[in-house]
Amino acid sequence: MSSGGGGGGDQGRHGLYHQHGHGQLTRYDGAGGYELSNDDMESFFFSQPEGVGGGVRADEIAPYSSITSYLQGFLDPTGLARHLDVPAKHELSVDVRSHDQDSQGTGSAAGESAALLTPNSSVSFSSGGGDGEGKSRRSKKGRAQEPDDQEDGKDHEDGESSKTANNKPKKKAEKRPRLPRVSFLTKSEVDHLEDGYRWRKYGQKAVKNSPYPRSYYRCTTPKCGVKKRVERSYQDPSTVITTYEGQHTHHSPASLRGSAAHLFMPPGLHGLPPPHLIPPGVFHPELMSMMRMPYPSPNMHLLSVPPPPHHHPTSHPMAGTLQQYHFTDYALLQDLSTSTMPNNP
DNA sequence: CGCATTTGACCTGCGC
DNA sequence: GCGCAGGTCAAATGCG
Repeated sequence: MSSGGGGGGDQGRHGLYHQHGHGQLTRYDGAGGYELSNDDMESFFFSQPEGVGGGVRADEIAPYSSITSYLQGFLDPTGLARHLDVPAKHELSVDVRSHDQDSQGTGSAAGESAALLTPNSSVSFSSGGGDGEGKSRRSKKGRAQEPDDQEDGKDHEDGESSKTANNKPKKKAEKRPRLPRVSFLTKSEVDHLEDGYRWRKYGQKAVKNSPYPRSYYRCTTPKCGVKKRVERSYQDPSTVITTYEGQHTHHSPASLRGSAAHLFMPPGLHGLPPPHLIPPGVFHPELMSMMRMPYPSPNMHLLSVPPPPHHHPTSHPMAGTLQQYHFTDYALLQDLSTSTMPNNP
């Protein structure tokens, strides 16, 4: 219960949120302005449709000729950073509003901008170490000497430096670079959305100031250190915030079998459906597959394609029109259908 | 029996 | 230095 009483206030804050390097969340209010917050991840928040249909054609999209190009960059951290024009971590000249990135930002400042995020959802990702990545803290008293069990490519790294079997002298484990993160806001009844991958829950924590707990999942595929956090927005209980960290090193088990995708595709359709069959703002399996994001569930609604990262947000050519990106744009979909999956063997 | 989830303890970073 | 909160571990438990 205790429905976080999101109060109408925030619900009205539709629009796209674009979060990126260096703990800054920029809320694209469609007017060319961004609000900053902190966090180190790329986020795309899909909000409610307001007047679906806008209808911006692909060729009108400035820096990105297609959604595919955008996604490619999105999937590739390097490319992403390039698009952001920020080495995955550094200032970006955005139009900061009143309360610009207050000081170090870590901390509670986030809430404000990230309207839908849980109070501290972003705090945790703060300062580098964030990637958690096993962080080789194995030296817990009881679990101490783990025979270096799984070396799924994540726990090692600074291993020698900080682990030190049972204790301390961990020499200043230098902060390792974070893995790319992407968070999505989705309207869903269920917390854990099926996304075609297999996850194992390894923890759950209560989030301060939020009645909803945050769950931690890890991809069960060996050597794939992708993790994701799932939490429900305290402001809008109907919104689930899923944050992915890292990139899968394998294909989605579901996509290989085509099981998940077909659930959202009209029978008989194997490719992309013609535009008139795609309702505005509907998730497209292939798109989600490309993004390696959760497949949509019937009660989810994707409203717009996230705004392509731009070098100068303040003068974003698409200012005020971002909400018009929809999957109904056949040009985009078609482009997607001909593109190839990254890492496709 | 094997795997996934639950859950309390522990570790770490950060703010005060 | 202390306390808080986020994140992770791993034993216990549940389920197919």
